Amino acid sequence: MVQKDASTVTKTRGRPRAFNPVKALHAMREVFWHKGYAATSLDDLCAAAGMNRPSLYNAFKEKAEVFKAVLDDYVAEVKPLYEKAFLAPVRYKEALLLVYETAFNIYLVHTKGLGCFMIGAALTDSTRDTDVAAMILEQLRKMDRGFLKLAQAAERRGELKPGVTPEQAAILCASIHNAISVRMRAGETVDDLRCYVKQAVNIICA
Amino acid sequence: MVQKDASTVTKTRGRPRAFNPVKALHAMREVFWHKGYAATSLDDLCAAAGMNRPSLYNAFKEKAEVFKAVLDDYVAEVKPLYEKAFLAPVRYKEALLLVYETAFNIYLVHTKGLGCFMIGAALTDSTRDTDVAAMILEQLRKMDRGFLKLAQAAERRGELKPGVTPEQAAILCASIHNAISVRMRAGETVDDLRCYVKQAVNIICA
DNA sequence: GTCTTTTTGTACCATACCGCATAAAATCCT
DNA sequence: AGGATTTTATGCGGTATGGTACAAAAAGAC
Repeated sequence: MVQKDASTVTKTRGRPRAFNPVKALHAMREVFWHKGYAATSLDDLCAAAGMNRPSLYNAFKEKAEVFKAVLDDYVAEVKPLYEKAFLAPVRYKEALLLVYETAFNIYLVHTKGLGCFMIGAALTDSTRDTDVAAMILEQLRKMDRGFLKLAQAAERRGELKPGVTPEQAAILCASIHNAISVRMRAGETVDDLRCYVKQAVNIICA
Repeated sequence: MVQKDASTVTKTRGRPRAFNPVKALHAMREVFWHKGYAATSLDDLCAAAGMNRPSLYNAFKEKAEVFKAVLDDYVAEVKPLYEKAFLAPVRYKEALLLVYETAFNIYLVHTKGLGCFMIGAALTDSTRDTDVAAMILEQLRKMDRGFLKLAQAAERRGELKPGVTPEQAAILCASIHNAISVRMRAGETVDDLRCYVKQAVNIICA
């Protein structure tokens, strides 16, 4: 399904696919991101991906599977971006601002702030599909752990405000991350959110 | 539209309504809350409200209007609950925990955690209807102001941790509030979220 | 009682949508 | 070249959906 990799292509037998699986997933992601799962029809997806329904049914088997594939693809694309920010060799404060700037970049889709794909488009449907709920929760936990490790490193370097534990700092950071996603989709501007972030960061580091 | 009040009923002329407008709104709210706007059909709404489509079209004129009415009703119902918590004559820390406990109570629909109606069900559709986006943003701002006033009062009473400004405290509180809504819908348990909240609160008050 | 007003209930329409059946097209294998 | 295999393209069919028309019903006004 969806063909593993373009580089390790194993001389398939039948007619070659006319669409690029990666491009198709990205195009469908945008539709889901804008309209949400339920409001997106298969025709919307086909039009965006530049393929027709039988092809879509051949690659994925149903709408729910497309959505999960899109979600997986989103996570796979976003993960290294966050990791890069988390592992940047800068001070705690700068690292945090870098993480949030990464988020802003991801959340801006064609200059329109749509927030995190999971929170803006998938969260509503977590009640319909337990897989979706599990995927969201897993990613939230991963971000939580990322923020925690960052805070622990900061504590070792003495960059945490006295009286603030790494656990507390991590919770604050993760909450801010959730909040900016919500607010960006609701229409808050990036500039306003940057101020928001700066204020919050100042609580936990000097 | 939707008849002002059952108590101030002004002897209407035609055939009386067979449904209770308030009960209907609440029933429809739950459907929207569970399934989201797009996944909810007019038949779903009619079934929940115990009315048929022409009656629904008579009361509201279209699906989008029903949703806005439900959103208004939700806000109207929730507002005094939060206000009560915000105005409770207790210390800052207890007041905050009270606000979050209020949120937990609201977010639990039939023992199922659905999070805030606006974030869980309406946020996705803020891209479809600018009115919805505006309503969400307005409510977010109101909560922000509530948290800010609470923090300012706490500062005057010396209940804020030294070095933390009321603005910073308010941002943290509001973010936590957003985050628990997201996480509750994603499946996090209330118990886990209570710990989450406690940790966060300890950052800004002793 | 009769008229007016408003809601109700049934039925209907046009459209959108999902899913698939079928045949043609494009490639590989021998 | 011929057969095998997989994808593409067109299009069909059943259903769900949003929205409405129309007549009957239930109340007040006179």
